[in-house]
Amino acid sequence: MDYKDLANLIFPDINGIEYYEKKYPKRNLKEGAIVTRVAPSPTGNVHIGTLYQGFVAKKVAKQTEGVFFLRIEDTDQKREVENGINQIISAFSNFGIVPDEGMISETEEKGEYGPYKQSKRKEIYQAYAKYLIEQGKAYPCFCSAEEIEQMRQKQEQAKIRPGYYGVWAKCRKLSIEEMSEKIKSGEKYIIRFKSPGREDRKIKHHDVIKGNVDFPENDQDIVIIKADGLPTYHFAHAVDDHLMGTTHVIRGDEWLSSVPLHLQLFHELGWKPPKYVHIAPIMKNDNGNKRKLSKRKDPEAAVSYYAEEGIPQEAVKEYLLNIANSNFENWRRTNQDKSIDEFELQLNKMSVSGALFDMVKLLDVGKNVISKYSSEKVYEEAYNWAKKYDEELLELLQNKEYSLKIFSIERGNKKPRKDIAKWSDVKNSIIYMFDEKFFSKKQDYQYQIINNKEDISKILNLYIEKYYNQEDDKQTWFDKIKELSGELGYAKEVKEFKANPEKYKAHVGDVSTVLRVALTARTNTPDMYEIMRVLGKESIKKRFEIAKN
RNA sequence: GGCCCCGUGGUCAAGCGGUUAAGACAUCGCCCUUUCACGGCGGAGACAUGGGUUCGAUUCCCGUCGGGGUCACCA
Repeated sequence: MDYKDLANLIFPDINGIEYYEKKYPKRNLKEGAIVTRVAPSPTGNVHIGTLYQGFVAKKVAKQTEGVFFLRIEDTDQKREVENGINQIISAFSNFGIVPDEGMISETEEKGEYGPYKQSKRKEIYQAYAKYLIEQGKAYPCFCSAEEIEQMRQKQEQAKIRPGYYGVWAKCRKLSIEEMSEKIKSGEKYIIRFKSPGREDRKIKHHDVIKGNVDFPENDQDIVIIKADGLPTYHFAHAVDDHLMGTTHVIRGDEWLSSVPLHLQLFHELGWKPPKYVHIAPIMKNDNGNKRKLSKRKDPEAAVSYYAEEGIPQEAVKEYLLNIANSNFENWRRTNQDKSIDEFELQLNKMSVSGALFDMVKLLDVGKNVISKYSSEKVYEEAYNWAKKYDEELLELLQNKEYSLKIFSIERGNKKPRKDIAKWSDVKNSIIYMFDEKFFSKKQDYQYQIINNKEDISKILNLYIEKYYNQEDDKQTWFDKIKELSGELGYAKEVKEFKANPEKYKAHVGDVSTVLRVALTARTNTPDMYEIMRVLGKESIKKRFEIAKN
């Protein structure tokens, strides 16, 4: 009996690897084209880090006219979540990240290198496992979970490196006959890789981001096929990325330490390994300590959070790009109106250590992004957001024409307002402009310098009866407020007032404040001239009436 | 604990042996101004630490300290 017989005994009905090698030929791409992928597990709410990786992966593929695909890593059925694949797909597509190949729904996919769902690739992995067994490079292991656990405890007590290797790799030493005996008698087993590595030897590795990293060789006989017949991550990675023609494996740097294993797997399988691009995770400050953004503890770790808050996907992408390549900010400043697609991302310029997530900065990016939008675009985005997350806002936005007027206030000029950072800010910034909302609630008028009822009434009455004219241009409009101020004994110029404070009760600015507060019940608003024009005389009049009481 | 990675202002970060150590966000002050925002100007604020190497180290080497990752039939 030899290895070949053993392989046949374990995997009797499995194809030879030639079949797959032929089925998935090398990709025909232009020189330098990069093939990347994002390979999440369908375990529920998508993590911002996964989005980050996918975004980077898609961008570099696109930059080189390569391919970006989505592979679903569902080899751990225990962790699987219903509708997990759809969640991933929509999380990406909400950010405009659409794969060239891969899963496009829970069950459908596109592309020539599939299946793109690992649970559907079982026979493929088994074919390669069989191949390794034939070569004497893998073997069945009959150790039970309990035995392995006991072994680990022994190792820990003896303070030696834990794991299944060297003298501890019991089943490795079984003869082929012993193995087949056990199999035939129905003993349970899994398949382990027979590592040719030695811990006292070093390997050199060049990571695209981390640079040169030396490791001890891997000497662990890791599991490649689990009891359920599905592969472990390591084995699936090697098989899939080889067959799918991935040139650059972009993944979180928690994988860095398994590079020796992966390289070894590629080597023993006779394949050229891909380039590895280990991205530092996005971190969070937790009581002075850094830790990875956690889905359980940090709402902002979930991609869905950004949609809920109404942070524009463009802002999130720009922020991420900022973390990825810090020269993006400079590029953005000199290329104000260009699409981020035109920015060339360089993998080797990515930071080696994890950045702390900075919501303040993200929101600042959001402000800038939104400030460049037209009022139509603001309306449309706010409307779409409100449809899902804010009924009251949606109700306001039903009046499109009027909403558009509000959004046009101080927008479209060279110095646009920047007071909306996310769509959830919109309601508060416009609600007082709607009569039905404004009048339906008792407003709290915080008058400032001029705060006596009589003075206020005088100002409001005189203004609406004598001065206000909807047709006035801005200069005339303001000149009239000055005149009104003069008429009632207030200084017409602030400077004048400051020079002779004893001569006046207050100044034109204070008068304006009275108008502003009466009009909006706020002390801070956008340009009052524009507000009045949008509101119209009737509304102004009514607002004044209420404000007087 | 072993192995690996990292350490420039509060945060993100330029920097590749000689720099007044960029820039952005945040912060403070001033200006603009009828409020706020915008914008403009300015301020404060950093090379973790100890040894080397060198004429010269933020940059190179070693130690220390600090942070992170990893050591599964999870990915």
